[in-house]
Amino acid sequence: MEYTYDDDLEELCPVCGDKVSGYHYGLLTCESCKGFFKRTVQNNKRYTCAENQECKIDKTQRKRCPFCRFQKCLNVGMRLEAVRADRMRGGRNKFGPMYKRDRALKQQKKALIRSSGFKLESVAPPPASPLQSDYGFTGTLHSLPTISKNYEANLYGPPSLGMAMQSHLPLTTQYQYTAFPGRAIKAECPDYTSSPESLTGYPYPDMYPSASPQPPSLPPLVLELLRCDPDELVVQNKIVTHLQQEQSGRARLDKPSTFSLMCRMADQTLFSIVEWARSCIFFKELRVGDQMKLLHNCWSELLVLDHIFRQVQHGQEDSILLVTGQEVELSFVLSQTEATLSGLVQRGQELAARLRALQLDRRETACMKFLLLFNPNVKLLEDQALRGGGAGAGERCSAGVHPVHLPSVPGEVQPAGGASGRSCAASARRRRTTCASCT
DNA sequence: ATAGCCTTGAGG
DNA sequence: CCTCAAGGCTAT
Repeated sequence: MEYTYDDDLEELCPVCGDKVSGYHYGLLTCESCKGFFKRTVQNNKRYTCAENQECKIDKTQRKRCPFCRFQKCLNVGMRLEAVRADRMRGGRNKFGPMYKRDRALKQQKKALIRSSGFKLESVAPPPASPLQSDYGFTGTLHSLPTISKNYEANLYGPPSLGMAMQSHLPLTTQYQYTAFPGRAIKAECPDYTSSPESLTGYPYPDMYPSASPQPPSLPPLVLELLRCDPDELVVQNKIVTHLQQEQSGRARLDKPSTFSLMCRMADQTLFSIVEWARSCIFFKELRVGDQMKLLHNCWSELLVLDHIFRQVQHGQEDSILLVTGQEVELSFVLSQTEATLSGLVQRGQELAARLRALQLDRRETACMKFLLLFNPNVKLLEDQALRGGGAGAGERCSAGVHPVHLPSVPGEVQPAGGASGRSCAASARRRRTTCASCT
């Protein structure tokens, strides 16, 4: 078992697991992957994979398949636009503030863990060094046997199972997403929501035909949905913090059962879902009564989707990633639960595996959440104007480029170039909402 | 081609 | 000034 108590530079490269040498092209990576990414982009290299385009990339094998290595670079969030087209040296780029925020966030997390993480355990003081930390105690009856390498994943007890030293893509890359709301969702969709100039004027429009075809532009509504979608790490932080505070408010020996812990996690996840809904386009314009009705109808489905999508991102079929960042072995979960729940958990894993095979991504999940929220089967909504009729759908803002869609009418999906020329201000007044792109 | 080390230079 | 992420250089 290996623990990295992340002092910034002790972190591992999300691409190959080598030692990180600093921020490069959007995130902390090692020197070699930095160089590799630079060479690839600068020299417009095209690679092919001799296998199945799913080669494992680690420190020892990273040279074997440049195709998969570059794919992974893009997947973890390395930014093409950080490679300078003019090759100017030195100075700073637009990512500077983002790196700073990320450092601050990491620092904050560390402080948080130091200040409260260890209070949960009466036995272990903060370790002097990673390898000296004592995780040998086993007195925590209710600890989850997590297998995450993340420090904060051990809030409620020591990990007791071996861990796979695979790169932990969702966790190690999420942090940058706050700064890049339109992060690399799929390799072929590097940045949908950043400023248009980051897409245009950049000399790599048709670089990677097999791996990264130029994407069609996303409808404004989808962009808006992505914008509303909370950053996973922020949610994770919030929930972890809450659970820690809750726990530190209890008697030292009063440890919650695993089941009760999971329930509290679900509670907090639900809070974050409600928070998301309340900030969601259209939804936030609704009367509270209608909001309640819609949420009442879909909260459990949203919880399930949240869980499933996390597993899709997690990418491990034999373990489950919790909202807190903890990774729990599937076998443990199944051994601890009775048949019905075990069955549900397994069904969830199967579904996640299928969606993974379909390469379900964040955009699609954001759309699904939205569709679940605005279930047209919810009856007796008060606000019929926002409930929508077919006629006004697809109106455009005055710029003529932002179709405004309402989600609640089945079969209403409009092509991006709708015919109506009504201004978004007018439609906004009528609907008591605004054009997503104009806001 | 790779990867470790070097140089550069805007911004703090 | 210093920092540190860019690009450059070069032995392997």
